[in-house]
Amino acid sequence: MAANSPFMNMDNVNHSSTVTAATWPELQVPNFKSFAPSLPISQALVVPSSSPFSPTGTKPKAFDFSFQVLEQPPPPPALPTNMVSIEQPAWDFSDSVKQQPEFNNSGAQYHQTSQYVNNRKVEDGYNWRKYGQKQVKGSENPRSYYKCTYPNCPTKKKVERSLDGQITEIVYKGSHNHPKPQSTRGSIEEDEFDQASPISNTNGDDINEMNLIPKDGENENEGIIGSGSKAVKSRELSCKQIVISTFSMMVIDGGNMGRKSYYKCTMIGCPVRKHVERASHDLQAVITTYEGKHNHDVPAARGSGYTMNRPTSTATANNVNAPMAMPTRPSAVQSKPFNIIYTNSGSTWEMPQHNNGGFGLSRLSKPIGSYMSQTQFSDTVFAKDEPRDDSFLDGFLS
DNA sequence: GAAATTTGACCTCTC
DNA sequence: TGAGAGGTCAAATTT
Ligand SMILES: [Zn+2]
Repeated sequence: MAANSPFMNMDNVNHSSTVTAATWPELQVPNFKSFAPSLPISQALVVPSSSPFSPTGTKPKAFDFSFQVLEQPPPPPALPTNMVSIEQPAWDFSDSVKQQPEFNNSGAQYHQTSQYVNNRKVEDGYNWRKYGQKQVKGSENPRSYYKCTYPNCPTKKKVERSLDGQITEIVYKGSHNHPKPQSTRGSIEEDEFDQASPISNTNGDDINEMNLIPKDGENENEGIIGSGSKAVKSRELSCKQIVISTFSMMVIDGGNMGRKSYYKCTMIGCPVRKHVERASHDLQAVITTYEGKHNHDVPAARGSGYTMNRPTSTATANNVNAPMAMPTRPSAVQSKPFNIIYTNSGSTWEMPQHNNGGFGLSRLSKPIGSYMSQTQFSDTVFAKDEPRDDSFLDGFLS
């Protein structure tokens, strides 16, 4: 079909965003019509930010990586723009990482908290048309596929909803090649979303209009990180480009923010790093950004990983087929995670929504570091990054 | 009647 | 090479 090509191309042209959503308890996600579920932001869902699990297939792998907080380097300087795209140096995520599920650390990942304002769902401002639905293995949640209805716009998104209709994950793929359509619904959606979404810069410009186009069209944009029973991604990213969305400015506004915790995988030679900060739009939410990709296998659980948090019997209802993929899926608990991962070609942006509940993470009372140590959904050990992380980051941002 | 959704079939990719 | 899974198509159905 003709319609096919344009969408196929988008992989190389646009960025794809993956949003691992959480479920919104009371906000029944309506059946999307023209407007697919955008990025609702529920407030309180605390979830392991990126819990890349790969329940799929014959080898379910839980690969969340735990981190260890050591110190807190000063946050990188705010940038004039929200995003910066740069060539990625040379993380080698080749074969050694193959077994690792789809956790694409490549590139920057952004976590965003979805939010509801006054119980109203926050839309992303675009119109979507559903073109398919599939039952994903390892998850009882059906996945719906949406395309942007704008002519020739290659943007798509996948939405997974739990049985009770709550969105558990949203994955954006591609970027819009047009401005947001005029809203006729009179909702607060777009505006709200703009504010909350890292996809928009301070000028209100759509992220899509920014320089997110990869320099080489070879990159597959997918990289996804599921927050729930499902895992993530499926194809290795050859990311040669990293797109960094700097929330620095927004973070600064946050009052007691401005503090980020930097972590790096303690596995020798592993380039993966991540930094955690509070979301600007939701001080209670935590934004975790991963950089790099683990080049090693998931170390043996330390006894506090998923297994421990894994809900038993009932909670498991969600993942009958994916035992390993049970990062204590929030759905099993009360609140569910809502991770938003924007993946550009060659880069993945993960935006997990952290809320209270679930992992017992206290958004308010616990510093980011605590969040990490408490969650421990990963088996990979991370140590707080050293000071030079700043330069590391600066490198990206400059 | 038009547009959107549903849903089974088909295609592609990975293991 | 074949099986399984994810993604997409497109006819049928619904709104
Ligand atoms: Zn679009």
